[in-house]
Amino acid sequence: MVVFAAQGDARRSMALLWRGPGSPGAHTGPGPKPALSVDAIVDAAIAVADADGMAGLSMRAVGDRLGCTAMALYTYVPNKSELLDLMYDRAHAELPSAYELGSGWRAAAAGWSGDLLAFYLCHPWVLQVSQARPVLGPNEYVVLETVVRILHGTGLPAVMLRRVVGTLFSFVRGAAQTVAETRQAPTVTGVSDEEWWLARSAMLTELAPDFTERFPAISAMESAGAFAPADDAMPYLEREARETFAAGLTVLLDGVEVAIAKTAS
Amino acid sequence: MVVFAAQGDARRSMALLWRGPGSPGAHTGPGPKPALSVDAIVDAAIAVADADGMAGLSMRAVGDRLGCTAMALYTYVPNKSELLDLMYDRAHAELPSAYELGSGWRAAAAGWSGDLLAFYLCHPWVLQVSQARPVLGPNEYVVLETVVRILHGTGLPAVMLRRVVGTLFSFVRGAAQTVAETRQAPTVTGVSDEEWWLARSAMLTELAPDFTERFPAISAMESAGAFAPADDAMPYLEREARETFAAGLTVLLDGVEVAIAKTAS
DNA sequence: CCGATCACTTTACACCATAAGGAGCCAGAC
DNA sequence: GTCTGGCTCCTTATGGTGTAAAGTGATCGG
Repeated sequence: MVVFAAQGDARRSMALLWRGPGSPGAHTGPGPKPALSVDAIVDAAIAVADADGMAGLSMRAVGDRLGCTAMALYTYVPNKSELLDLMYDRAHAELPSAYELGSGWRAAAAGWSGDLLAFYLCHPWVLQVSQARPVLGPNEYVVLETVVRILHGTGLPAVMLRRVVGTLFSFVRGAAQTVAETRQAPTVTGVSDEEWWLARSAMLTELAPDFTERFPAISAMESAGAFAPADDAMPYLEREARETFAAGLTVLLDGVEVAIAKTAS
Repeated sequence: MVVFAAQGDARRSMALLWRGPGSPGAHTGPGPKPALSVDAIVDAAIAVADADGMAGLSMRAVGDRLGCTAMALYTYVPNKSELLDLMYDRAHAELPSAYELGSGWRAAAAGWSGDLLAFYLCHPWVLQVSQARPVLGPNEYVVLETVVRILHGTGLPAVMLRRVVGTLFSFVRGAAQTVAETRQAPTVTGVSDEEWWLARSAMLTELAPDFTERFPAISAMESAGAFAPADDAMPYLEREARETFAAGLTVLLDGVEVAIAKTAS
């Protein structure tokens, strides 16, 4: 019975996430005392992922950081995927959960979105964890509770509120991904992204001399100054992505206001 | 000189993408005639990725599909990362590039967004290709050209137009990711996501009996009917994600209209 | 017809997750 | 106090990955 087995797995993983019975370091039985703990492993794994990214997160690397072998971890965590779930939830505990609603929902929503973006940029690996199971652990519920509370006073009907929340998440995640990958690229290739960008442009005009005819709208936008070069310390692509985030958030929240107005009428 | 080496690599990869000199099957020299081609390899790789996802995309798998070893591919493609870039660009050729603007920019933008969503759902692996380098190949430029042309008539200033485009991409990508991962999860675990959802809910009330007190806003939203159960054939999570996309797109485009109105005044 | 040059193969290496089995420790049973 | 069974942690092994290195054989220019 595959279903029962899967449900059994689901039970254990939920117990791990919510620290239900069977997971903490009770350990009354025989055998050597555990030298590790799920918490320690999750912390170490987050440290590894923060430092070396998702690509550097291997069971060996986590074990090395804790002074044990990779296999020792499997006593505490059933497999790497479960460990990822635990990391995902634990990381979300960093997010603020209280927002001042005195200045209105919009300021709070903007603040929350900005904090979420910052969080994703602080732990970019979070963006690579599957989002299929929307919410699983207690800290993820806290995040959801926080944003729902912010939007609760808008008077939006429940279904619409849920969709607005989903849209906000989609947008922030998308923007964060762009910034995060923008940041990652130069370190990988060893070329600053300004150089990279310039080199690409030069090659483009060489490889596609008919660029202006083939892509008139892009060319028009370009000559209208849409792609102004960097003028400060921040890398070009990152600044672009950040401004897109700020402008996009304004657009999105304007749209939410329209939805609220529609509801009221 | 790392920089020059990297630029050399960049040159070759751009040449591959834009089919510049040096890449096609000219082959005038000695040696056996090439049995494969870059195009054939890219096609095979896309077929593998469509069928088995990014996880199933290995050089060996692509080689098997073409009746050769994995190493044979390295004669045509420098490495897997380049192959991914080529796949990414080639796939984007499927997207429509002409939209009727007679009914206004909004209808066209909604149609384009829907087509982009459908494209991502048809090739979910595209979402896992790094987005750091925003546009590289000719087909990606066609996609950009298409959406810029749609929004060109709105009168938005160039910089704002670029940001709106970025926001649209962020949003559609985020929504597509949710739907795609939602689809993927049940096949992996072997449990339908409705069962899965129900099992989780049951366990939640068991593991967190104080749920209502800890998460009042979520509970209120829930009891207000935000999480209505599935009533048709479509899986619950997927339907939810699709409705979030539709509603979010409306909100977003409402926000764009506000931005246009601000520009006009 | 010969030898340089290419496509392609085999082999090898380092890494990955994790299954399997073994070594040592230690609370409780006697 | 000794035994024992359960526990943690280790070593080893398996089948996967990308790709470097070297070998094989076909093909063309000379």
